Amino acid sequence: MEYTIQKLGQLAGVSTRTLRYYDEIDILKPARINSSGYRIYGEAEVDRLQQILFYKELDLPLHQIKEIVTSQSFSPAEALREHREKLLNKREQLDRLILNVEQTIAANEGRITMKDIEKFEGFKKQMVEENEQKFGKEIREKYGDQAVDQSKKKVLNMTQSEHDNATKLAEEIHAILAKAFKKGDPAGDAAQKAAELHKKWLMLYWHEYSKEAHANLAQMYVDDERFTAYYDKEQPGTAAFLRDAIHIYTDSK
Amino acid sequence: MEYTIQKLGQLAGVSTRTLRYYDEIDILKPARINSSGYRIYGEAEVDRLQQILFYKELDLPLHQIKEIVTSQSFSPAEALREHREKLLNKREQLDRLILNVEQTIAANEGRITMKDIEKFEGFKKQMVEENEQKFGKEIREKYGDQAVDQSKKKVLNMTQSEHDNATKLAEEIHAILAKAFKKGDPAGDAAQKAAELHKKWLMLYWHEYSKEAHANLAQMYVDDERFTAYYDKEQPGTAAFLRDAIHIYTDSK
DNA sequence: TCTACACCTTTACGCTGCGTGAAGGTCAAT
DNA sequence: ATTGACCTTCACGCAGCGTAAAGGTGTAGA
Repeated sequence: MEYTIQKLGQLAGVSTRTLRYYDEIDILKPARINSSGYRIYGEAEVDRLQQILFYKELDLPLHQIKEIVTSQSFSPAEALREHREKLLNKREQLDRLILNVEQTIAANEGRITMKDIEKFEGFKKQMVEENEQKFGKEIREKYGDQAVDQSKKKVLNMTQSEHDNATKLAEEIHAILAKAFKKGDPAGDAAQKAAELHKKWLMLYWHEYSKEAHANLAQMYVDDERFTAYYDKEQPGTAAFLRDAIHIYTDSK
Repeated sequence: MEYTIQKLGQLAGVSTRTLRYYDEIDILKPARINSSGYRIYGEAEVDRLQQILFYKELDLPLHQIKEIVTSQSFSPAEALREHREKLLNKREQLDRLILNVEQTIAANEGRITMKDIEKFEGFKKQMVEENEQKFGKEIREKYGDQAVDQSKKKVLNMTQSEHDNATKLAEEIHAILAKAFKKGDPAGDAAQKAAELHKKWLMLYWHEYSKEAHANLAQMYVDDERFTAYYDKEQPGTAAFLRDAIHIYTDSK
């Protein structure tokens, strides 16, 4: 059986360019050249190509494959063992690299957290806005439709059910927090339960949780008037109370 | 502080060629070009180069690094996470590759062993020949110079000292084996010592030792007349005795 | 016989990230 | 004025092909 370059290529699953290249670098020469200059391959060449592809699958460089398939005295086992060493080194290096990248990602958490806080800010605005809507349309009047739409856009990465969960959790927190506030002890069971639920709620927005970020956010609840306004709406001092509860929670864990 | 291209290169540990290349691909342009056409870099460029080298250490391709350092809106964390995925995939692939190579090595053990047996055969022939030379020149007369030279060629991959070691070991085996044979117990201490030394000797020729191959070789000592002749030279039955000792040795280990 | 179309050929640039000259200008010191 | 250490812009080379471009060949149908 004889093959033209394309037939052989289809048989072995390689491009004609590859076969011409193998011819060029003297790794696989056609059995003969016909009168029109066409490359004609025979059975022996098919076998040899199989061999080449086999070693190629093991990722050996072509010059090594060449030595193996051209010189019968060359030991393929030797070459493979050497190759194995190289691969093992490569893997070690790769492992170090992965560790490095992961550490870098972790170190950048601060920035990531900031980004997520921004996202959170958008969500918070929307909540405030929704709340305000219940009591009137001051927000829309104050900031215009654009601001409302913008804040909405920022939360649209959530699915509907995620959003529902978040809303339910937020209501639960609100209820427990109100009770705890009446008792007055931020270290008490109710307040700590509120802090824990708050963490749960937070993790719906943050991919990674850290005590520090949680504590910082709690402080933000007091510093940022929009937050304070939201939490203190029914009972003034609730924002500060929540902050204290969260700080106790994060310190105790 | 301003830097010429070489100063910056030394500062950061990269070649001037690299810096020119970074200029060319718009990843790090000099702060200005002086009247003679020299590239002059400033502090900002030093910082940027640090950044570039940092990401380069994480093995990110330059076009990605470019996006990170040129567009401030581009998220490095995002890029790193993607990069991490790629690296993990790469490692998986590498693991499969290593497994593949190892399996190939293992599967080829038969061939390797065969090849090494051939090599060993060559050595054996030479030893036989040397022995014969001591007692006459029959071999040379029987097979001609060509055969002798050919068998010599096969052993020439060994260094001189390796060869010396092998010869000494072979003599030792011979001595112990003779003693053990007189005692008559292939399971006895002396015979087992001979088997162990034989393994040692073998490992000078085989890169990988396996009990099966060792046991097979022992059988060959009985089946192949040239071997039998060599071992039985002084005391007939020694080849079979050695085989028994080796079989006991390989079975007990 | 003409024409279309699939197949073949060689030549050569492109990709990555520079290393390594070559040919020639500049700067500071001797 | 000369030397030597800088600097500049080309431009080839590396691996392993992908991808045209420009042109010859083989076969089938009208």
